[in-house]
Amino acid sequence: MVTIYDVAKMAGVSPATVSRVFGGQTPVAQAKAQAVREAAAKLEFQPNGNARRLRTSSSDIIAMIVPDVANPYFTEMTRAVEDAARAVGYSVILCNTDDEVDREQDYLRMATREPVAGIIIAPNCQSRLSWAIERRVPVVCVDRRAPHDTCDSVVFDNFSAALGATHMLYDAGYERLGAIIGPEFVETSLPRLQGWTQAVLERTGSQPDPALIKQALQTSEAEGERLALELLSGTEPPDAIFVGNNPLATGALRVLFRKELLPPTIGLVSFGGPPQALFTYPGIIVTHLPQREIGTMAADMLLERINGCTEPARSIVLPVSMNTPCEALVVPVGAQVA
Amino acid sequence: MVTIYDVAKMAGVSPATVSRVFGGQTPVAQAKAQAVREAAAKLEFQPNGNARRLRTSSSDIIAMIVPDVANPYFTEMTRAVEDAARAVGYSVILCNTDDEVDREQDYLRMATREPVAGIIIAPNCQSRLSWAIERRVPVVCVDRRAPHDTCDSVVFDNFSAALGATHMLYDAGYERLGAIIGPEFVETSLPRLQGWTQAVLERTGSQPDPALIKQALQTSEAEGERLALELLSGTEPPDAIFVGNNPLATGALRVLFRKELLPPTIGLVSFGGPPQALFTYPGIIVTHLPQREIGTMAADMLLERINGCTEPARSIVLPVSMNTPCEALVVPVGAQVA
DNA sequence: TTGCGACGTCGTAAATGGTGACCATGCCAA
DNA sequence: TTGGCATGGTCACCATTTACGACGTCGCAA
Repeated sequence: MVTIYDVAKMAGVSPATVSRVFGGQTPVAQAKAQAVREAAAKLEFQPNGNARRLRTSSSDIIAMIVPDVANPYFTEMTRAVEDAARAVGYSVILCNTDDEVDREQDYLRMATREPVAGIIIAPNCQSRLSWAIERRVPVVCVDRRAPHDTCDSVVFDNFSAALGATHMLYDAGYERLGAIIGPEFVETSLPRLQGWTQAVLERTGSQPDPALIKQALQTSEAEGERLALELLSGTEPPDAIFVGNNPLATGALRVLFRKELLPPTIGLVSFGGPPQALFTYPGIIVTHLPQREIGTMAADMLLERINGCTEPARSIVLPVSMNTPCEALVVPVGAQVA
Repeated sequence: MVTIYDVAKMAGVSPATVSRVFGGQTPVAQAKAQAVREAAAKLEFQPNGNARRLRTSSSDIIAMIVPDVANPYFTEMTRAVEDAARAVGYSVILCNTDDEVDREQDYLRMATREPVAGIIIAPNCQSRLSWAIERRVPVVCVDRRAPHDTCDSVVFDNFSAALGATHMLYDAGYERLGAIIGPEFVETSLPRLQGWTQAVLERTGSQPDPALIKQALQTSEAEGERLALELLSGTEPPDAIFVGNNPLATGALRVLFRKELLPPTIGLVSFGGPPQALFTYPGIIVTHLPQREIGTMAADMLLERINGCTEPARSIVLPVSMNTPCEALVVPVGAQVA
């Protein structure tokens, strides 16, 4: 391994000068700086990140803690964070929790041990972010707010988005709407349910039938299947379903498919959708959520904190654009199940 | 920051003993170990990763360098790598290159500077992996082989998969097949074209019309649109198109959509597909590629290298399962464009 | 001309937190 | 007594940053 000592020797200066040339704080005479740079280039010197970080007790790594990168919603957000981080020389460590609190805790511990410069996390309601916060590691929450608003967060207006999407189902002609919503421990589940409820209220004039509301115990395709089956096997099944997130919607679609009840036979809202969705259609409504914007904004806010911003916790609520609110995968009745 | 010295003082032992309790190599007497653990717990001590890594010049970070995590093919692969890494206490740094060699070089430099324990990379043909290899950082290539087979790689059989998928288009009744293939600098483009060519040869008895083959200059949806337009505006346009990768296929679909030539009017193979694809249908064929398996296997191989394996470079070619070779998004003609 | 302070530059050495080779101690069995 | 082993302390080391001080030069005033 080639160190600053090797470079210093070749350039005929002290190691401190080499450090100064690369650190760039204190001034170095032109000639010496040039000699150092030439020597470094010749030796293909790369400063050792561990030594540098140990000495300065700083870091240029951001931990991105999400339930699952394979969920396109979080994939895009992660990509946006990485773009913003790279632009200022930071790297991103990827952490998948599957919404398990223990995994999340492990990652938070890792983040302080590593240590990282900051954390972007989609927490759930049982998260204990205090571990990181007490250790003065900046934290920004995305998609969901921090349990007690103890740190910055970037979310969008779930209530309004759910309200709007549900109205679209009514606009498409459906009348008896069911809802499959995310688990209790995910903060966004409630406002989405409330948005749906409000729309039902506005359109039917009465409270929704409780039999038409199913809350998931976890976020998975299997759970989506289970709840869709429950909904459809009721005595008065719905003619359209609002599904509170991506994986649940995929599971629900699978059930509709098997039962040959595909949209537009039964309407479906998938709240948050894969970027591969290309087409509008009244049958499946895939809402367009501001994942990228959340990621970019969260990264910017985190970098501000890393650079010493000490404002009290900020909470950003992004609007959901309703002019292109939906895109849809369109599936004809009767196609074969894979 | 609480250090081993603090713990040592509280536990009444030397710092070395604290280190040993956590390192776990040399034995420590029960009583002392207990005291150390209690002190550490009370102080909420976390060993400083930078100091540890500096001293041992080891690392527990893997760099995952892919063109774009937002491409579902690489998303799933990345998730698989993270799962395998986490299982043995490693973390994954995420790097998106957009297939730009400069970005890739930056990341490779970062990987040696950081330094990371190993690299998993989807290289392109201009990649200079030697930078890492010369510095003895283990590298495993995924999806594509290393330019000169200088390191381990995990790929799948692109020729056979393309051959099989193309046959499926003929089986579905299409007769004049076009091809949109990935850029020259991506190693998989050629075997996929060859598989397609071979299938055309087998089914028509003659070489394909060169006018029906379009090679992309980059991997993007816009490029897919451009080439699909070119193909369809020829004098004898194809009645089905084989598209060599995900983003190109999405672009091509968009064009078919605008022209109201959606499958099954015109057939389409999307080579590698979003996991959200649920349904089979002869119109759009989305091949099922072993992304997860590639990720898992690459992580395992990399960990072997990190643990000192010195076998010559190995190249794994995974089979593509042809019993469930295809899944499809199904899109009826005439739906609205988003 | 000389003296002196300011300034720009650069080297020395002391951290930074943890590891591990080496060594000292004490105990037990041969 | 001696040899071996389990245990645990000391200290050098990892690569870098940075406080501190030294050195040379220059300008300005005495």
